[in-house]
Amino acid sequence: MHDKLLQFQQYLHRAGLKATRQRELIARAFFATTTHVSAEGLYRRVGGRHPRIGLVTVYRTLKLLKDAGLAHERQFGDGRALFEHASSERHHDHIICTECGKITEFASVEIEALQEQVVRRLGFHIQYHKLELYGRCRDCSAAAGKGPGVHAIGVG
Amino acid sequence: MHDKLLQFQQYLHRAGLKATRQRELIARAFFATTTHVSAEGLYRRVGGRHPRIGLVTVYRTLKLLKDAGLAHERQFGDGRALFEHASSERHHDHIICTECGKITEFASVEIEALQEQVVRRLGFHIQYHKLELYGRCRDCSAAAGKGPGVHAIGVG
DNA sequence: AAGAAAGTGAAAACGATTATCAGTATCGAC
DNA sequence: GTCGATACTGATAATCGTTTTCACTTTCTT
Ligand SMILES: [Mn+2]
Ligand SMILES: [Mn+2]
Ligand SMILES: [Zn+2]
Ligand SMILES: [Zn+2]
Repeated sequence: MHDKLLQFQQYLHRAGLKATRQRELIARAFFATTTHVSAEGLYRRVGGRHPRIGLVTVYRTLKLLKDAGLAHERQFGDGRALFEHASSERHHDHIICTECGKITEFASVEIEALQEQVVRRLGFHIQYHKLELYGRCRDCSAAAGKGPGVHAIGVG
Repeated sequence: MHDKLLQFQQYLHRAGLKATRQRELIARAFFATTTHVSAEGLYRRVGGRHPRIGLVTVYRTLKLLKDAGLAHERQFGDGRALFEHASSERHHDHIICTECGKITEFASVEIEALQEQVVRRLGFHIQYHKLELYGRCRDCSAAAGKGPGVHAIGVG
């Protein structure tokens, strides 16, 4: 639980940055998430806290968390970034329900291997990739044709 | 060459829309491209033409081209949309050079088949997907360590 | 305690895209 | 061809997520 916060603070120290109350609160809120969260969503989660934390500081802290290697930023289709924990998690890709917005994670070593092959064949030296599948989840498929989906659209 | 323009105009007619000079010029410029082009890039290509065509109209016409099934919109990481021809082209994915921005296309039936498997296993009903590989292209790998890349960053 | 350096948040700036709106072009009916 | 309903255009303003600016505050080392 607290080791990630510690890691973050150690990163700050190493980089000559300061461990402020705001950063701790934001980092705690981030580490407490289990899903993909937007800057705005995280902002709302820390909203009730003591110092009136600004959305700007949430953005800045999320960037620091990325720099520290503790957060990943994802760009799904809808124009806003979503963030998720990075440390100690292995690589995965995502399936997004076009109806309810639900995000499901998966990993396929076979797909990754094939990607490597393709890339090598084309003379590229791969650094990272992004694989997103879009479709209807089981729930939304079942509810198809029965009016708009039952789940919320927003994610975080 | 001209059959795509014809298809577009037929679409406009079918949809009760009008075939304006601007739309024709923009569509011609679009069909003349061979790469992935941004709205701004297409705007520059039609810029010298007779009616002072506005960027807004380029955006609107690109949307119509999509509706007509003649253009695909791609969202790579950098916040702006790129457009490419759709008609008569089969599905493909992209490798983007992180150094020079060069975009290379590829297709892998094996990868697509595996994606299908994964999705089915998770109870999703797939609609479309996005696979982007990022890395250094051959040229940029060769030039590595010899200062900034030689190619332009911009695409269109 | 004191000062250098970094951090904060309100507000403004940004960049790509979309909406508004008053004036203009298109096109089918005549 | 003319006419008129309807769609279209482009300048401008608005949006939206994110970043910058900047005057003031906090941290942290000595
Ligand atoms: Mn994830
Ligand atoms: Mn392409
Ligand atoms: Zn769903
Ligand atoms: Zn390159």
